[in-house]
Amino acid sequence: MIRLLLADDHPVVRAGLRAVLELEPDFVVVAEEATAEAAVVRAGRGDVDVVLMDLQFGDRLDGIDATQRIRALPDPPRVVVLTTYDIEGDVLAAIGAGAAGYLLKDAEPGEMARAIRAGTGDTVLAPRVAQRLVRRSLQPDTALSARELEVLGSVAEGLSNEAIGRRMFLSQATVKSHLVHVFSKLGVESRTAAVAAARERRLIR
Amino acid sequence: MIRLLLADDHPVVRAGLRAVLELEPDFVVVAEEATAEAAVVRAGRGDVDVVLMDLQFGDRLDGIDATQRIRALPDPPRVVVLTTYDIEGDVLAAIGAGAAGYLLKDAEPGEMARAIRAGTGDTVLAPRVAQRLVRRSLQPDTALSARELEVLGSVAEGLSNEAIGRRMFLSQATVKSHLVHVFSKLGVESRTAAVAAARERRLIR
DNA sequence: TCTGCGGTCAACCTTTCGGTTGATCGGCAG
DNA sequence: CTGCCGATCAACCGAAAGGTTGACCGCAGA
Repeated sequence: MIRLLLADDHPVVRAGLRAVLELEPDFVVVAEEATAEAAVVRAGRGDVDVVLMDLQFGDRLDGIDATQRIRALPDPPRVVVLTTYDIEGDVLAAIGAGAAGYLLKDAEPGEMARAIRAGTGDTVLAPRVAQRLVRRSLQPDTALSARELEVLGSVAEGLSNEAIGRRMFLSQATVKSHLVHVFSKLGVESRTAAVAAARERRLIR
Repeated sequence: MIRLLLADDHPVVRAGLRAVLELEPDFVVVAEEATAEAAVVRAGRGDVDVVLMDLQFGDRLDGIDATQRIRALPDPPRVVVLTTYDIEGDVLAAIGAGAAGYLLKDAEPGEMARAIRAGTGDTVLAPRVAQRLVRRSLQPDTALSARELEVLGSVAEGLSNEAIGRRMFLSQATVKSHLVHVFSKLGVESRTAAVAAARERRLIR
């Protein structure tokens, strides 16, 4: 019998998870929490095997932090992250925080149940998430360097090349140089298009 | 008895909606659909009073279009939009498409039920959504016009002024004119900064 | 009726951005 | 050791974007 804790700020999602997961004979939902803070506390009571953790509570990304704190508990439950978006940065952060799996909310119930059961050893990624990570690691030519991503992030905040240069202690020439590479890798020809493309490819939020 | 159609691409959300709504004695869920297209077809069968319509199917915003097409049916059901974000552009688009209400997924079940029942006359907005709209309408100097929002949306997609002009059948002069007003209202001085500011204020996605 | 405002467009000018070439430097793999 | 690559910067040019002024239309409200 696998004892589950649901951590999500949406009542509808909690009800849906409970409904689909309790169809599995070996699953039992022992608690629901609507905040990351409450989920950490509840997970510490020791009667939970797996926490299903949303990443976004309200408009904050508290799920990563909560995952980290749950994994720091003595004899901690496993944490399976269950979120809407397969943002590359979020996946890496979740794994770094000690998550045992990364599922997407649009998954079929059967797939979810399988991932929750399987997550004893290695990290379990939703097929779509894993596929994207693998595909990108096979295409180093289109992968942005850390520096390029950093510049692009500042562009997405609306900064000018000159302002980015000041922030990063670079000349405008260097900023432009990075951006030209970014444009080429993303197949676009303007900063706004680069931001749109990067967001679509879930390189930035 | 109010007959409901659930249109959402997430199995978990559909199960959750069914679970919380069927607690109401006068509600009955007659169908669930996972695509906007299927929802339009199903709504045409004439045995549905209210469609609960998500805006995002996969990564597309098909919900607006589906709402419009459902409202164009003979003797159409009411459509209540049920989505995760209170993006101002989405709210206006939904109302423009003929939605009878705009609810947020993090709403309490009771509030949802009330809004679904009430939506016979005027449009019903979730309290948080309505509050934001009212607050903004009290500040007419910072409110973007529909046309300005439209242009800004194209900017966020990465289009150039010339491309926006072609798309909207305008001259670049007009596009620039709209953008200058947008910059002034948002307090920024570049298109990328305008996109960033508008996203932060939830004017666009 | 007149006024104001949103929407449309034109002409003009300045600044920024995009694109190219070329160069230096440091680290790392072969 | 040598070559490659990422990061850094400079100078230059054309194109796009930003900013201003001014104009016209239509419509809703004073």
